[in-house]
Amino acid sequence: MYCSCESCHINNTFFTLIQEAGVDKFCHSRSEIKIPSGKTFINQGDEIKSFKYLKDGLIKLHRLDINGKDQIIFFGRPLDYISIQNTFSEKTYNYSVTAIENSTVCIFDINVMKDLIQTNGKFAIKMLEISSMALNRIIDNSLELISKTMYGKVASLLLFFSEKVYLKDSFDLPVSRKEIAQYTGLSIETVIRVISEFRKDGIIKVFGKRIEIVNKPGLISLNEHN
Amino acid sequence: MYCSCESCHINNTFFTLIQEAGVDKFCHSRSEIKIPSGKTFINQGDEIKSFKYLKDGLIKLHRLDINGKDQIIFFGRPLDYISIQNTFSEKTYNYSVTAIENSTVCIFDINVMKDLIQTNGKFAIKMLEISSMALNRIIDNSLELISKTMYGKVASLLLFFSEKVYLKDSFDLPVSRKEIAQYTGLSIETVIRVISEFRKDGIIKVFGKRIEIVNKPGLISLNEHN
DNA sequence: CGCGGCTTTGATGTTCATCAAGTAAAGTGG
DNA sequence: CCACTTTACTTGATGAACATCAAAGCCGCG
Repeated sequence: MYCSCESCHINNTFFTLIQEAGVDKFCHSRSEIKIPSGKTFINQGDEIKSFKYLKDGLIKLHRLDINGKDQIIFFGRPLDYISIQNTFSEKTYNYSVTAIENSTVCIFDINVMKDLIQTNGKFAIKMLEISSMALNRIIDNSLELISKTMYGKVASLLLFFSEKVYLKDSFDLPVSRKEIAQYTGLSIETVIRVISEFRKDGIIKVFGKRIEIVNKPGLISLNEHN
Repeated sequence: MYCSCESCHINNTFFTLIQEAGVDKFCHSRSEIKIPSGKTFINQGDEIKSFKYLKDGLIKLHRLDINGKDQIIFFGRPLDYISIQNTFSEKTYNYSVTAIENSTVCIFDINVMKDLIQTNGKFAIKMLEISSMALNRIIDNSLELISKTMYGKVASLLLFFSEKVYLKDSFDLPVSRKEIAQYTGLSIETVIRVISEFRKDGIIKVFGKRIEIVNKPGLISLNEHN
């Protein structure tokens, strides 16, 4: 199996910290899979056997709540460490992961990973940094969603896709109205009405899945003050 | 400075993983402070110079949002690692920490801590476990607060104090109605009305700060289905 | 073609925030 | 110690934010 790590844009994070012998072992335990959009590749309850990160694409982490309703925890972009949440504290996943765009996932043997953390101090610190950042992001999301109105919640997610995922003002929304509802905690109808209001107010243009942000300052203002 | 680590109930977590030479260095960098209830001992924006954990007492992590409103992130119990969130990813705290009961905080030099992580593999894994658990807890809280009605939110917090903090059905509420509002995202008046309804419905008894859970199954049911 | 899922809109009712006003409790200065 | 201010708590009235129910159009798919 050829190790194509050099071509991976996550090089900086991982491989600058691993020296000769380590790289061999690490690369040998590595594999890569393509996940088509819509496919759930980790199921809530699955045993954790590997450490995964998203090389390319877009995913959602989601979970069934006590009443059987599916809730979206967050959307993962490239460089997000899909497994970080409980790779080190649980034996099974307590959430599912589904691709919402065609994605590429890198997979490492969990024991090789743990071994590396134990023997490479800098690598261990790096992993803690990554874990801390994930925690910060969840906290930000959580406080944001609890304090905002429906306008702020939807504005926030549109800005996330525009500024953090596609880096454009015009993009195809990778999620359904239902998924926006599952993420924001709003009802589907409310999400539709908000999007519709944004459209009527000239904040955005909508053509099915296609979103074009026309008045970005307006959207940012809605995000910050609603 | 005498190292009284043996008497600390967190021994298991930390010191079983550190061998001779390490303990000396670690203990030498350790200190302990008493924090009176109500005192803010970490301010949003402060430089992170040490690693702290709560030995005894009760604290709240909180943050000012963009509009100047104080939001409570979570309540920390003994053994919670106050600093975990961003000790390893940020230079300054992005939240404040305030004691809501008389508390004892253990303080370690951050560099000694990082050194220990780099040189002691098992310790590094342990820290990652702790970080993962913190992340899981925040995710649980977040999903809970976004999907519940006012009844479920307040019920959930009452049960937290009863089952996770005081281990009794009768206890003095360590937070004001305002703080419950800041944590749940509800208005103060709504919090009061919910507590008042619980009282009228015979779920709890209220004498000022004193709460007595009378109908626990009822409260649990409210927590799960509202 | 017809079925199921996604989307949209309207009508209606519930959940919740805001405003106003008042009481209790707790600190502050004389 | 008492008057004084401030802060916490409480209740009611009102309106805004949001969910739910119902109905209909759209679209992909077997």
